[in-house]
Amino acid sequence: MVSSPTVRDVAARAGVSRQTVSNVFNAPDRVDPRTMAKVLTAVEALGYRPNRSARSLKTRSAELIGYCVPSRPAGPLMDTFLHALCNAAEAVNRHVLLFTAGDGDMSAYQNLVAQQAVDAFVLSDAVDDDPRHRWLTERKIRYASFGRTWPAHGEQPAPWVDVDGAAAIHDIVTGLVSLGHQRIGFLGWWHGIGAMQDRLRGWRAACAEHRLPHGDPLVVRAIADTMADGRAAARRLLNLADPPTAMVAVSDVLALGVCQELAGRGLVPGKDVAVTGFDDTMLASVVEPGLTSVRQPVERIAEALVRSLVGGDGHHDVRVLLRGEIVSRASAPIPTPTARSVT
Amino acid sequence: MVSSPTVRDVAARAGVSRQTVSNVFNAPDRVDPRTMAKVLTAVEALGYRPNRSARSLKTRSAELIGYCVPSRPAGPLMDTFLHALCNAAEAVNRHVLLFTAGDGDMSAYQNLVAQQAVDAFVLSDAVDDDPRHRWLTERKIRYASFGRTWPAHGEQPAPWVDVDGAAAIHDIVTGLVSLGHQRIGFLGWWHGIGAMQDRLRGWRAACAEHRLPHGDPLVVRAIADTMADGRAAARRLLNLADPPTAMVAVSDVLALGVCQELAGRGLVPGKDVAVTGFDDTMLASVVEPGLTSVRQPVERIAEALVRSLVGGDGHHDVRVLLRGEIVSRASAPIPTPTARSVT
DNA sequence: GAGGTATGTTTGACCGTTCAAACAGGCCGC
DNA sequence: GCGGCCTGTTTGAACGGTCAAACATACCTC
Repeated sequence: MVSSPTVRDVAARAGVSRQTVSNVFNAPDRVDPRTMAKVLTAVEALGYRPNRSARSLKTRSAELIGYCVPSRPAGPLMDTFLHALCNAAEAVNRHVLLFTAGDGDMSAYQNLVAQQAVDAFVLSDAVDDDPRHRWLTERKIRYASFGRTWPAHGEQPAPWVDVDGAAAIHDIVTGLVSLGHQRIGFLGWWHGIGAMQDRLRGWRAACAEHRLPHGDPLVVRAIADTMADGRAAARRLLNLADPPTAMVAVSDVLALGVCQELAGRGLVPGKDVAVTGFDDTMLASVVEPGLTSVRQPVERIAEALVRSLVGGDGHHDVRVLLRGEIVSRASAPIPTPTARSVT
Repeated sequence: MVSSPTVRDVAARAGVSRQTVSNVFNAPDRVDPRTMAKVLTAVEALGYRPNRSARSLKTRSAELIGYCVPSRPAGPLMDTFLHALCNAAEAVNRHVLLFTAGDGDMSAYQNLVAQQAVDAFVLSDAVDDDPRHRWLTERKIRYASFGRTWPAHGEQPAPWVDVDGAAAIHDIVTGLVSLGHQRIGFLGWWHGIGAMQDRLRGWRAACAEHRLPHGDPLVVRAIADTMADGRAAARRLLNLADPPTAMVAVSDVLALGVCQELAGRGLVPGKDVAVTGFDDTMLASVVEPGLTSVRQPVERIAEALVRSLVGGDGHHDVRVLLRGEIVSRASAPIPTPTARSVT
């Protein structure tokens, strides 16, 4: 691996000064077209690329965005999100730096900032009253979060990008109504991760709007996000005196549990009882007969996150709510209301 | 965000010179214990951390390892692998830089090297006669690969770490035999990704060893890695004149297809017909009644990869074969031969 | 033709660290 | 008491860029 050419090598070859070469990359409008051409051919010939460390040192920006890879559950859409995040970052000449951190331990964040190894962070899997948000905000460190943090008390300064779960579930309910359903159950989780509350709100609003029942017996909560708990929850709904004909689950895994319980009773999802999930994970496309779910627009999310981070330090206070896309499959063949997305 | 302290600030506070502070971090044995103590308290008081760009610039090493996040399928164990990779990297004071690249397009790799943004690459999802390996080898760029590349002709210089698929499948077959199975089918993919051939080899060897049939009719191949194709393949096996009582699938998804076909015929996996998968994805634990699968030891893999990259540029030619761990579940309750792992 | 402005290009200094070489002093042997 | 060696510590000089200001030209205006 021979040593790479430097800005001086290029300058010498093109018969200009160092700075002009630098300008070609950083202020192309300030350089004469003919000079530009000369420099570019020299760049091409030598295969020159500005040294990243040197540039970072002088400009005091690492051009890296830190992302802490979640340790435990690792939501199933993480890999597609990471891909989207990389793409978005590269579109603005940045890269993603991965790191790990113990639960609630911010020292890794601290180190990266102190070393000036990253310019900003992207968070995901925000939980209620997320301590990371507070920590970063207090220190005025740049970040953006995929997912709102739902504060315990009082509004919190929080730059976030999120999917409008309430609206997505609202649309699903409306779709189910158009299929003729009159009793629609909701399967949530026990402890209100904010996202769940949000989706529940969508269900309530839509049911109310269509004058459908939306009282307690139609809402069941799973302890954990597992098929077994989903199945148990479905059992409770199906055992009601007047059981629902459709079930809206807060995750694909829960929905799969529902399908299992239906199969156990000789019922067919989408025919006898409609079922929907959330996140459009591999599970949704893989299961028979295909599970209607909500796809999060990861590309747009990633773009919005990155955009909010690179914007010349103006508005630290971005709030972007995007619309999820309903992926209709046989488990609930609802008409898709041409998914739009709102910025 | 106030400007971070530099080596000079620490030096001034501790009453020593810049270089001594530097030595505390880079050559602790060359500094007097009492001086060391003074410097460390100053470091502590100021929260000093060496600036990464400056260090990289001088030492000509970015301390970053590049990993190209796969665009299309994104194998289901990628997220756990990434986590393990980060951990392993951080253990030696390195970090992982993520990037994307079009299929077969090496320009992203080229840029990162030219910019000196990374010191080395980690590859995954190696395919037969992988072009990335050749490209990197030709340019003497450091890398290590998760997964062997199976050369088209002739041995290839390839630093890899891999799981011994042949041995894992061999163990599974032996376990099935101990459960009394005498006819064991194999579900592979059509085009021999090397890993598949490897596993098939394990099946053949084990069957031969136990004097079981291992001829063509017992081997079926799916076009794609989908449940539908798995189901179709299972159908072919079950329709044989003398159908197998156990089926070894090359992936969890295919195995799930098998389960589906069994359910369709009123058969119970693990009771009427044994089924096993590979990779121990979420699918395996989520499906009823639980799918026996092979867990890849991602932590060890990641450690081995990183270790091979940071070793003071000695042996570029690492080959590490690790043993997979059989996770026994109800679909094939085979006795687990206390999973050992070999380095 | 002097002064002002716009356009391109160049020069010196500096970003924060580490390397290489110089330096100071204590201890040894002769 | 002088040269050699060992242990710590310090000083200058990079590493490869970019910023800020100086420097040329040319073009315009009065």
